[in-house]
Amino acid sequence: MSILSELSELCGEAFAQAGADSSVGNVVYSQRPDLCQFQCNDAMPAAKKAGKNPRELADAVAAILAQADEIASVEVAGPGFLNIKVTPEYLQSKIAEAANSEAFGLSPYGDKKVMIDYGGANVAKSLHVGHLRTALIGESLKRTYRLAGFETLGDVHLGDWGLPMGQLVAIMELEQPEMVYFDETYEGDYPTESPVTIQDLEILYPKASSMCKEDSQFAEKAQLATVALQEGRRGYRALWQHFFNVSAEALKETYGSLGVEFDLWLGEASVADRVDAMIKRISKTGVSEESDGALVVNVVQEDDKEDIPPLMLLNSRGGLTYGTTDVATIEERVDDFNVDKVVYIVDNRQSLHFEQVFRTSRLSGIAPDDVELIHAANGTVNGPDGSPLKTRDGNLPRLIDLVAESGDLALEKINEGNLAQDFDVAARTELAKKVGIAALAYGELSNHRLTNYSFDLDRFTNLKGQTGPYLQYVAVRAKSTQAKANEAGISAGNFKTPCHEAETSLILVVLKLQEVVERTIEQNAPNLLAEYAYEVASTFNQFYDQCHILSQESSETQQSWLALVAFTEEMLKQLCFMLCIPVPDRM
RNA sequence: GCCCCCGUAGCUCAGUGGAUAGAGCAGUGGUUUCCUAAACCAUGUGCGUAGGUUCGAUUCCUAUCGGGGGUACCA
Repeated sequence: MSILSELSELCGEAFAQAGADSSVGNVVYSQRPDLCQFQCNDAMPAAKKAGKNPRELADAVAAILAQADEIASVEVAGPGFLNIKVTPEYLQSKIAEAANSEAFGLSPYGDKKVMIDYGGANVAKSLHVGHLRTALIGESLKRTYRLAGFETLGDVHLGDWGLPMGQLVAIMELEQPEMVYFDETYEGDYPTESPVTIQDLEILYPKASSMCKEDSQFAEKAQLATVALQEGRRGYRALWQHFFNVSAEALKETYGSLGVEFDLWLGEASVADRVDAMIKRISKTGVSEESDGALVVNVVQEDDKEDIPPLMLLNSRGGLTYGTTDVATIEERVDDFNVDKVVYIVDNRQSLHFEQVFRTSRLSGIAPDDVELIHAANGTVNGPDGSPLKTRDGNLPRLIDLVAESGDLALEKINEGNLAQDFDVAARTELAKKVGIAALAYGELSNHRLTNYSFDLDRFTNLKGQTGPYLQYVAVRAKSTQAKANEAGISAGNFKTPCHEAETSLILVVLKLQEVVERTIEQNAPNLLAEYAYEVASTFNQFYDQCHILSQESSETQQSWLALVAFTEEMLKQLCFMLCIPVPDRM
């Protein structure tokens, strides 16, 4: 059990004995480390409720609590704050317990299954800076849920259906009408070789898209091609499959450069075959209706402040909208994947869309009440001037270029600082790549996901301060500390009672993991994890600075400290992993 | 018009209804016979504004100002 749970239990009993409600007594980490290690603020509200004097109640609780073996001291301060310090022996037992257990002593969440939808990538388009956010936040959350004991599934959920696909088909038909894919009388197999490369698609897509805006006749063709594709015209489907394959290959490479891997490469098209049945299912429940030639679901609720528009299942041409496929995807996730929770890592601008989709899923019974649907919205990535980040030519920077740029900049700074001098050129370049990824990952994940943060590679690649490279440095330092000690014939042993202030601080910090992971999951906010990783790293550095192992006289203390170093290193590596930061062997 | 998100130190950002609101950067000063100085230590007139709820509000509610976004046949 986590230290806070144990202390809260003790404190709750003390409140009960003092005649208050036993439901109070919640103990939290101290906000005043100068005064205490833990605090309980419940005396004030409990006294209010019971009509007692808060200080008197706090005094009574303190007197009882002080009897417990775990507690070193309890002081009452201010209007009734309970300031608690625990005994070194208790800390010793808790750190030993955590070190000897699986997953740092975390209590698992049971057998819940969560799906993280964090791709947002589209067929025929390369990833840009905005995808950096969803990729890193999603990957980070997936890894965190996994550590906490959830069964996790990460789905890239490609934008591979709908009008853009029709536009691509239409432009190819316009430019190369002789292709076999456009011959409606053709009944044989289609070529296995793709007629287009990803480079072709990246040129064709914007071309088709702008043609639709300028040429209404072509736009009409694209609409019709979209419907034909969705209705299953063979040649179109075969062509589409090539679009999908070449795109997925390119996307895997880019995501891979960040260490991001998906369990599922599904997309909007994956549910195409179940949409008809789903629409019938919704119609049967009576929540859908016809409106202006379209089939819609009215999702307005009584307590709405705004006029929320209905979700459109079918547009007036009989085409699907992305609302339809998103509802069908929920049906698939609930019925086929049996998920308990779906977390969407998608831009905040989609929040109305998800409100419509979630409401439709609830109204139609597609998503039962016990399945959680969460839109973990994220803000935009801005440039240094505060407006959305753009390249000089006005486009969004490509993700693959940013990764390369970050590595180059890291290399530059490593060279400037005369660091890693014993590395040969190739090894230093390899190191710089990892430093560059760490810089990007921490630069992204240290912001709250809703923040419209300012993207500044120069700041992210800073080798000093609260950055990804700092975390790598500390993890590597913890590792080499053990190696040096081992060389000197000292190895990790049993934890003894902490004897140094910096040691006590480090133990207190590493024991926070449970609460941090819980809060990260509750809020789907990896920045909490990022902040904690820095706290662990900087507290370790203070310990490293003040508790010199090799020159320590007591060999028991040496062994205990080394055990703490080993535990901290493991945790730092895990935290880095959850923050998508690769840890080099040395640096 | 209506709805959503954001306003915190010179800059970039954290912050769980609690005490004296924190980090990093930038600036200044200090620390190395010692496990990686990519480190450590010291150094601060700041919660957009006005009300309300509360024993207690940066946090919750209302209004208002400023910035961003959304508002059925794109995704």
